[in-house]
Amino acid sequence: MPLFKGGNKDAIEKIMHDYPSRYVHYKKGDTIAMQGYVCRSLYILCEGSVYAKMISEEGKELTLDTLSAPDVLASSFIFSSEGIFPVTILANSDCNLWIVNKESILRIIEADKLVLRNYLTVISDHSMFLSKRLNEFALQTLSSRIISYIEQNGTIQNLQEAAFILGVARPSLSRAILQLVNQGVLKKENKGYILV
Amino acid sequence: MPLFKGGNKDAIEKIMHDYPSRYVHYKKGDTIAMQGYVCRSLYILCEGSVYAKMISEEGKELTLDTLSAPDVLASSFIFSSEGIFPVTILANSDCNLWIVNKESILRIIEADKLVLRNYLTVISDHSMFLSKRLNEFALQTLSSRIISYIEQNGTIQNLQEAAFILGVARPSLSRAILQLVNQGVLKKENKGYILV
DNA sequence: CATAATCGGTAACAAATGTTACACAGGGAG
DNA sequence: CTCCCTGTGTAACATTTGTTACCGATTATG
Repeated sequence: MPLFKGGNKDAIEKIMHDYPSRYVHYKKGDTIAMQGYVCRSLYILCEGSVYAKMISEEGKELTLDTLSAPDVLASSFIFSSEGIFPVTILANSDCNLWIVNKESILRIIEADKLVLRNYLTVISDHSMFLSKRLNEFALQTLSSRIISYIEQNGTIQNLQEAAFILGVARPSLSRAILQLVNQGVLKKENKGYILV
Repeated sequence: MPLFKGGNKDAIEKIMHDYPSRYVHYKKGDTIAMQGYVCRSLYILCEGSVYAKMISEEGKELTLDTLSAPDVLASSFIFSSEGIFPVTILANSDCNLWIVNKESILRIIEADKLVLRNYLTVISDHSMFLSKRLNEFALQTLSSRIISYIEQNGTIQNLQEAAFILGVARPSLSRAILQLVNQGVLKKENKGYILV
């Protein structure tokens, strides 16, 4: 678990025992947290993978991110002034989460300087991730976003899923990919597309 | 200064004296930090106001945010794994900044639990801000974004500036505003537009 | 094997936004 | 006052993306 890397194991376990926390199992497709609801705990993903989805008032939706164990969810939601989930978190597979009260996390990072540094890195990387996504959506063309996507994932295998992540309609994505193939930027390989 | 609110003044001042930091003046229009460059320090805005601008590879740009003293800049950039400015920061007016080394900030938040909590709130609120902006760009129509803008600022006075913040071309903004006025959602008042 | 379900390709059209260009109004500087 | 600068309104057209619909391929399922 990167968050606790280098931390004092005994001290962390003691705090975990002294303060409320729970270990929860979710089945594939379950809703782990709902956009708009209060966030009081840190969600430590121990097994499985989840994805975060954002929905607008008009009902349009976007898959923000997919996270796999070991990772930490809601690190920046619990300490924000509002304390509200800006996304809905869904189980991508069966998974196990350790749900830890905000106060417990505070005790741990107050007590352990290494965990504090790790936590600051986790929360800051989350900000940087959002900055990059914002850059993509606000400033880049669909073609650029497709290329970024493939650079990150190596390939586009599932067009529908990618369309959700890229925030466009599937036929629009299909059309844009066709153009990139014609331009010689992408090529088809097996069931997916890769950079030439 | 919200960051140090409730903190132990003497302890903070001692650390500030013991560790490197500098107090810098910038003139209106000066570049305070450049997108893509390494970020090693926290920028505490003591006087004046600044704005953060994001530029894509194609040269398209977007004004992300305007911040006024007292506030903190780059709170989440210094602790990220990359440690790179995702935006360019420019002086919106003459301003004074206190530039504090990353290590100094770490000492302070390690030493003072209240400042630690404040810092977590600052950094988390920045994440939430980015989430909202992302929601706007990825999911909302221009009309919705215009209304959000007016709800936040009370009015649109400067169409050019607003076009940069909303990430659209000025004539597009002008046209969209005209439609909202015709729909009875907005009305002209003095030099600007407000919600009806 | 037959069938249904899912996914991808594509076409036609609609809607939104960008681009370019030009005219006009107001304010400041000479 | 006149000139220049900045910001605005707006029109015409180009480009991008959304929407809807239909077809074909593959795969799971009985």
